[in-house]
Amino acid sequence: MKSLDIAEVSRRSGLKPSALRYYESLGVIAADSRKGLRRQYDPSVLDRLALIALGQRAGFSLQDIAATLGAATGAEAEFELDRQGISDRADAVDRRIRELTLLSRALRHVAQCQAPNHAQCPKFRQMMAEALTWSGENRQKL
Amino acid sequence: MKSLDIAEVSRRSGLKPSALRYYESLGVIAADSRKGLRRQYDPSVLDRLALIALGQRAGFSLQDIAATLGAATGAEAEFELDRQGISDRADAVDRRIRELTLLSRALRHVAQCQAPNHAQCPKFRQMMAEALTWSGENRQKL
DNA sequence: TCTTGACCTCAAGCGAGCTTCAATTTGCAA
DNA sequence: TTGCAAATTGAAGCTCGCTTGAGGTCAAGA
Repeated sequence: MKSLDIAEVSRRSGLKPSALRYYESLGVIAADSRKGLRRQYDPSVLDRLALIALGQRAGFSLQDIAATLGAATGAEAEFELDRQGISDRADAVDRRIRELTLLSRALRHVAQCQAPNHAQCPKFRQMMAEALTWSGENRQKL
Repeated sequence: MKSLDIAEVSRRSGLKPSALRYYESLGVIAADSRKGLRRQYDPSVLDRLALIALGQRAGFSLQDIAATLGAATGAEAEFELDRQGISDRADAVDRRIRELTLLSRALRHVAQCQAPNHAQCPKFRQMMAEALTWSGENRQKL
């Protein structure tokens, strides 16, 4: 089982070494061991990083991710993940999708509507109301 | 034409006065006039603020918004908006929606898959690849 | 007229997610 | 064994979107 040095992990993940160290400081990843001072990573860290990127793109903070991904043991890739938490997150993503769908329609309308003043266009007003009500109600997460 | 003071705009928009002043410093809104030192707003600023909130929820920065919404004149609500820009934004939102859709599916899979190690699950690997390729290609905006 | 409280400005601070810098240590090739 | 490229640490800096605080001004009601 070859371990990877930080440069290799950086190269393969596309993250700068500084970011990897930052992640470690937050407990979202961990080095397997050290060779002298230098971090040695288990290859599984790459999967974990992919999962982290996934979470970030989904709009979750590194703190959130650390929590739902479980402690960074650095050990043999045994993610003990919080399934309930993750599916709650998926629900949040779905809500976000619905919101963005409304927003997209509103934007397209604004781009195309010829009303001299948008504020007056009833169609726009209604979409706006929907979209904003929405984000008001779902201010909690995402 | 009654003009509104900052407290009124704050009350009606839900934004703190400090936020309104901050917006003004970025040129995203403008006060109509001053009564002494105090800002007086045309009621149309509320529509503009709603539009701004819309843009923010869609994921655009205040800079972006200032640009596509046009200069804040403070005048009689004649938004001169960049229609092409806005429809580009809508495209970006749509791409984001497609990405989030993949992410949601990936998250739900992770939450439910019983493979001892996610990294090994082929279904997951594939979704991951899709999702990440995606965000890689669309790193530009949103 | 005086008082008061809302408003003003400018500067600094905050949290997230990193990067950069400076000073130091060290693994590895020659 | 030497020497250097690359790693380490800790602190500070940066962008975004605001908030907070200090110190000052002023419109309006008693």
